[in-house]
Amino acid sequence: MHILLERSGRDAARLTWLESARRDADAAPERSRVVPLAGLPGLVAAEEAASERPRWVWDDTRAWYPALLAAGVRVERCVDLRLCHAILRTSTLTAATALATAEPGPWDAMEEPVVEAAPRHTALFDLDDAPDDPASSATGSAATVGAPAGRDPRAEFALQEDAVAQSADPRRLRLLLAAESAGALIGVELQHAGLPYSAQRHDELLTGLLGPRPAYGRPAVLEELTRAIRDGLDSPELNPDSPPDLLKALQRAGVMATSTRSWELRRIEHPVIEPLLRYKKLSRLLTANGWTWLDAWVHDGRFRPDYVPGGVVTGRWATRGGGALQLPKQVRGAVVADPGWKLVVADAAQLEPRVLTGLAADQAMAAAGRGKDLYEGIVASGAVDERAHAKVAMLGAMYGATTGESGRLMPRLQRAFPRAVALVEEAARAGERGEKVTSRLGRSSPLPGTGWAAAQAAAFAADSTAADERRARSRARDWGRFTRNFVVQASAAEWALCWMAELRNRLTALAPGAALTEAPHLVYFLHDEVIVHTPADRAEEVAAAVRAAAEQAGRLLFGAFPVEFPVTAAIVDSYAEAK
DNA sequence: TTAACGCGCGCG
DNA sequence: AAAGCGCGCGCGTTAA
Repeated sequence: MHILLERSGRDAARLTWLESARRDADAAPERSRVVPLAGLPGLVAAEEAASERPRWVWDDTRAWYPALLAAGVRVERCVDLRLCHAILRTSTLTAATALATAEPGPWDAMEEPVVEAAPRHTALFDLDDAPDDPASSATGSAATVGAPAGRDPRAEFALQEDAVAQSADPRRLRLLLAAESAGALIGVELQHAGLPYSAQRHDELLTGLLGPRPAYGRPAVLEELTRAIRDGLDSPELNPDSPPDLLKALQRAGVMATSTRSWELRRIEHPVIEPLLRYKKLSRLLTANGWTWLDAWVHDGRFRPDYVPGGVVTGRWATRGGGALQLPKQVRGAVVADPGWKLVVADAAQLEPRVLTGLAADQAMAAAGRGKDLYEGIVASGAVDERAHAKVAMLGAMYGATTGESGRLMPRLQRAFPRAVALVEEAARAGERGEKVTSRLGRSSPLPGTGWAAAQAAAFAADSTAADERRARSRARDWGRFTRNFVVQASAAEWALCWMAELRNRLTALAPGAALTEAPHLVYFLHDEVIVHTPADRAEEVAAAVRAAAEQAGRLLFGAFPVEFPVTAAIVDSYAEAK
């Protein structure tokens, strides 16, 4: 059963019970009901308590779900029309459908509304964003909440259902849309719950490394290092934060660096290098995750980043503000479970090469990854002679490395695993021709921009120069590396979505009816890694659920093909304790 | 004064 | 060792 949820005027919502996706002219009229927004959570909760939970159809999970969660109401399933539209619009599997061939419309231009972190999200629904409020649509900021003129969710849902039904592979697309929508729910739930985070530990950590928080200026340790750098380079005024100035000072002192990148400086022998590298490391910590970051992002013992599901072309998530996907290893000791609770930190081992194994149905590579570390398995197969080589060769194959050690190892990898290598090579060739490539479940890459096509055209023109042709070839190869990686990264993102959605269901089943944050719940997601916050006595069950969900995700994507997806699941008090 | 851009580095 | 994919962010610099 689907229930469509849309705004009705300024402070009400309309629920429509959908008997079928299509709306036939001769069918009975659909039952619908208008309720004030204030009464919506109660109504949704009542539907969720029914024996058959509905699938809520709405324009945008980020516009509806935060307020429901704030009112203590969880939703099991939904259709996020905005996210699903984006997939169906560009997928090669739906290319011939009405949805994909239509002129660009209001569903193509939607931006994600900004979701305020839960504790400060006081209003149940943001009335200022009501569709008939001309002021809000004029600003263009968060005016996409609700259903602005031109966006008809009922019609869009029918169009999407048609597109899936007429697609080249309805089963896979249906799975992808369900997973994407589940991801949208999870993203909001992650922000609602927040990552357990000790501001005190973070402060202690900073103080230990940088010195006490200064009222203004650099902390003591950075101040000392600045002095050491200035002395070492005989440049008393130097600002070490200015790369051009730093580079000039280095060269004046006889250090022949061509940039100020750490990895380049590391190879140079000079007394100033050691304090300089230490300065860079600590300065990065201060600016990215220092006290300012702590004040802005950690409240009431929780770090609540704004997750953006589907925020990356490949289907990976992005975050907005807080840099949640770049939480440095340095500060992970501040991620600590509540008293009596544990963190289950789970990580899918060598996810991308295993996904490639499934995509290519490469039996040899599946065998290499069975029951052990995939890279060790590649060594055991005799293709290369040490783990580091196996890893660098695999990464090179998936990223398109041509030079260096990785490039040199490619032929050996190709001999041992011809199917896997052929799959990424074919994806690269397609990109070089300017074609789309498509993930396991049906997400397709964008087409290259107009500049790309212009460059190719210039190379084929009658009066083309050698430079034109070089440029075109280079652009073509660049795009080929993107599409090569796209098939793997996008499919891995799908695996991760399925894993998380399965895990979410299993966690809910561990404590039926419990409020989100009173039972085991997801608190963090990082591409191939999740953290569950759980009462200590349920931690073993959670770890088992994490593993079972991974197995299930593998079956959902690759059916009976015997590629394994082992996950490590560490039960710890602090994130830093996990590997 | 603000906006756009490049650099450098954190994560996968 | 530092190439080959995808990001976000803060800073300094430069253009407008």
